[in-house]
Amino acid sequence: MEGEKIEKKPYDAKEAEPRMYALWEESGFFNPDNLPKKSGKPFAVFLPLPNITGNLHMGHALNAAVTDILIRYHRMKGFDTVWFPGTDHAGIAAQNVVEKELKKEDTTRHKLGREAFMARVWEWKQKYGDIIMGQFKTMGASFDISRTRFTLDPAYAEAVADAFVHYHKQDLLYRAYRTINWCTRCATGISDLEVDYKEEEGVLYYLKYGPFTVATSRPETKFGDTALAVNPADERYKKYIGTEVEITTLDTAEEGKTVTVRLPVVGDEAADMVFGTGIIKVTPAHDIADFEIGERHKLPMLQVIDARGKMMNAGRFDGLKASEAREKVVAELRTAGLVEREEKYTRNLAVCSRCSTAIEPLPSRQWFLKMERLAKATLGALEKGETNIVPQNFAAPYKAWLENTRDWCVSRQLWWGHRLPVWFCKGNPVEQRVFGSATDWVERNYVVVKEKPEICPICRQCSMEQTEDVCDTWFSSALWPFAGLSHGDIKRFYPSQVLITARDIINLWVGRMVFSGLEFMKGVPFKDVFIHGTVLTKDGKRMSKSLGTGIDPLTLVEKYGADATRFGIVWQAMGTQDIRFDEAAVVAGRKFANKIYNAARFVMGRVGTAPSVQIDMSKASAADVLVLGRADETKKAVEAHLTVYEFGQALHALYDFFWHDYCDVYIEEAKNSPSSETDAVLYALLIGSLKLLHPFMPFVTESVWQELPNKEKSLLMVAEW
RNA sequence: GCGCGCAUAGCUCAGUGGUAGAGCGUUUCAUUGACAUUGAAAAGGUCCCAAGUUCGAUCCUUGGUGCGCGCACCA
Repeated sequence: MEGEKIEKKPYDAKEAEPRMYALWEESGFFNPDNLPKKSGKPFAVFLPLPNITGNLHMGHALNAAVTDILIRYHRMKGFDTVWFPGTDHAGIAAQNVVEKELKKEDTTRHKLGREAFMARVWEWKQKYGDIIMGQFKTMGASFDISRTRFTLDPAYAEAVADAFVHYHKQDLLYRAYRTINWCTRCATGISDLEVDYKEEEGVLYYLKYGPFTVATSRPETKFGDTALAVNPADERYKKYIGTEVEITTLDTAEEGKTVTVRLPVVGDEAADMVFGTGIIKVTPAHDIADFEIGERHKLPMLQVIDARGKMMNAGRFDGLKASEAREKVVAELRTAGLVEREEKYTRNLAVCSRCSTAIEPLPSRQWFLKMERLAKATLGALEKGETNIVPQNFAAPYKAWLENTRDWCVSRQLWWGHRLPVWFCKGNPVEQRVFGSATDWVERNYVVVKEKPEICPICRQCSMEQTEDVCDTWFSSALWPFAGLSHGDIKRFYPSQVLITARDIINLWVGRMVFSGLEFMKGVPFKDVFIHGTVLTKDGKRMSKSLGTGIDPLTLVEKYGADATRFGIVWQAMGTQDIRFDEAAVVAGRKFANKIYNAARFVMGRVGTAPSVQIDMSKASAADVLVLGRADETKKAVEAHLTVYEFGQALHALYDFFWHDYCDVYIEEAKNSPSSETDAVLYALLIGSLKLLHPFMPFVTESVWQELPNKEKSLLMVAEW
């Protein structure tokens, strides 16, 4: 009311935010089925499955903020909008976390047993699954909680089993005995993409191998050598190809003695003429490249390191850890005069991406998904523009991976995950020999079917036994855009419009979702892939818990409010650039929220209880025309920026307009221009600004909207854009 | 080794083939007026270096330097 003093107070985010979220949830509008009018135009986004292993970090906060902007924007534009939330059981990662807990209690999963251990992981899941979803809500995420899925839900698990059986029927999935990446700590095989490399100072030993000298960093594997390889074009060694050479090596039975063994020499392109001496000792059982040489030349595999990383088949070295064996072997080789020289060098040590333990390549029976056809289809979708990667420069590495990828090892020797739908015959099993690989191996008879067969179709009498192996987590998360969804939702919302994610899982997850979608849904799962930046510390370091450089977004919410936190992140999210996160931007966000709140209070006080938004342009002043023009430009700029995922740019445009054009200039002038025309412009622009700002700062805008004297609809969240 | 990104104010970053911008910080002024979580103003920049294209380059090209990242079976 005129003359009445407006109470002096700053915006209280802490009070308003939970209240607004409750209002939204009560409305049910996060669920597109409840929207007042349905347009038939879908807009769907799938939340990139957060792991149940921890709390929200800045990467999640950025992802949630930009996704929520798009979701709210499209909802206001009248799309049938849905954001699918959910969590990932995160097989190896979750199992590790719980194992760490057990270690504190001085026990292990083996002591607990499978059942009890699984119960513990489920307990963990209940707790952290809820926590992480709650944290997304705190950030204002307007996802449809009624559509929450978890990758181990029964319906989801069924889809995983279906996929496995399907691939097997299609002859894309096979079991093989191969040298794979094995983590001795996690006690499971892992895929190529789960291997990290870290530089390590090592020694390159030049060992005497009969007439040759061979460079190796792993002398302890020499007992597993089954050949030597040279490049077929190498003039130095060409003449040896196809012959056998005599090698003097350590006797594994008696210390101080040497024995002579014979090794064939093969010609293989893998031998680099300029590295070392140009000769490779081929150990197919303990090196993946060597395994491949072995495949090409039908070499036998001789395993000398077991699944715990200890020596085997190596006589008196048996039971030693590989690293201990190395020292011992080198010492003895020196004594025997079999070491020509030693060279320091840095090598890329393969480590488990989950626990950083050195990978031990080992021969193991695993399930593999043939990648050739699937990768080709994925490349096709990329080339035809069915999937569009933003920014484009991430398409090149994605392509390179698809063009070169090996078959995917999808089985894991874990407990936490989807058991494979593989059933072994146990009564009177007929063993079969499997040929066609480097080694012949004995395989139990099995069938691949979703449900346990009533009676074994092989021996016709046993009750079958399910494999202990589980699926790679990424095999199940690859099905995320459709697994466990209702037919109705698939029909309406597949494919989704955009996948918003970080660059580190482009191959691990995005590529695999695309080929899964192509295989099972006959179409890509999303049209655009937007790769947002990585949130770094202010001095450009990676945020990491262990380094203590992480910032908890919830601490920021606590201090400044969720709107301010969203503002702070998005303010710095320029295009797809990495963000050196500066808390000052969150402070600016809090100030901006306060500005919105106070400008609104001023305008409401000024325009009274029955404001008009009718603007008669013929009576408009120069100031009116100017500010209305700027408003229009701003709206267009926001829309243009959002269509190309330029969130920071959009927010900067809004900030400039609202603070400077609307508040500093127009409102200040309006104080000297008490006309009803000005009132109409003031009020119309307030309404308009709240709408434009809502996707970015949903809480403060909604709470102001709730105070408007003549709000047209109950919620700003579903107001017309 | 191959590839990608970045380099602009004290800090974090926008931006443009022609006088260089924001947020935060700094300095000065303004106070019972929506907001001091404010307003007005100011200081502060060899736009990494070099060459080239151009009437004109911070922007385009090439080379270099520095930082970050991805990929790779170098035994």
